[in-house]
Amino acid sequence: MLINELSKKTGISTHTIRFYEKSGLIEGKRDESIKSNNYFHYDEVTIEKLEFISDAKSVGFTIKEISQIIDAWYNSKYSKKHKIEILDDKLISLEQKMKEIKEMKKQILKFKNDVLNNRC
Amino acid sequence: MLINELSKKTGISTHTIRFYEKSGLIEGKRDESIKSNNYFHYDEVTIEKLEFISDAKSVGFTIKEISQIIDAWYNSKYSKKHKIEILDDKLISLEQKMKEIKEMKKQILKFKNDVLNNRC
DNA sequence: TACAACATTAGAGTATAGTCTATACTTGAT
DNA sequence: ATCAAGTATAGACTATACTCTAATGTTGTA
Repeated sequence: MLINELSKKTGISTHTIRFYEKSGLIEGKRDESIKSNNYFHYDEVTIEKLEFISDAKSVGFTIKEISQIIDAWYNSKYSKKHKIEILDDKLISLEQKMKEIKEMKKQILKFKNDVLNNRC
Repeated sequence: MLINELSKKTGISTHTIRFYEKSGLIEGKRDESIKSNNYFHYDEVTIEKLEFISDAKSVGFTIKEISQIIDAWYNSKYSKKHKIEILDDKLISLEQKMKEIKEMKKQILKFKNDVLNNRC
């Protein structure tokens, strides 16, 4: 599929898709049999990746981190050991985020309690 | 205390403290009895606020959101009802973040499993 | 064949959250 | 009195992650 279809299927703008492509997160392929244009073609895996990127962004991962995860999954250049290292690293960081959110929840509940009891 | 001491006690640079002050997150007071300078003085509450800002930033709250929370706590201009609304809104957003992190954890565990089983 | 709709690239512009520099004044120790 | 260290303000600069514009080429339908 071409970029417009990809955009419609994922809800991500063509601008942003091109930005992700430049950033190395996704990769379209040019059809060598067609010489008249140089349009990029995208497959189903790219849809998967874009959906993953959206989810990963909302948990606070940066483009660099997302790039690492995608490479640990889809890229054959990395050794098995290296891939597991990257993924374990991200799991640890997710545990950390979870802890911080729980603490923040406690803190805001305390604020709320203080407001309810007119202590501020 | 003056900005340098505040910086040392919180580990936040004086530049960033001034940036937070401009952004309305914290507020120093000038000592009216001293006319020779216009140095800002900070109290213990400012330390509390800066510590809260650091924590809130790491869970992904923006400066605007943090500003709202701080105002819901320390600012007397808001009605009790409004304060509770703001805090409840942030609690909901924390619950949402929590869910997203759990989903991402599952996803990465799946990736890890695929790597371990040579499925990619 | 005309032309709207889609494709590409390079590069400019925006928002957020700092981070740093320049300039100038104040304070405290020697 | 001097001078390093601290303080204030304005504004420039940076990084991240987009978002948009301009210029130009391609495709498909009337």
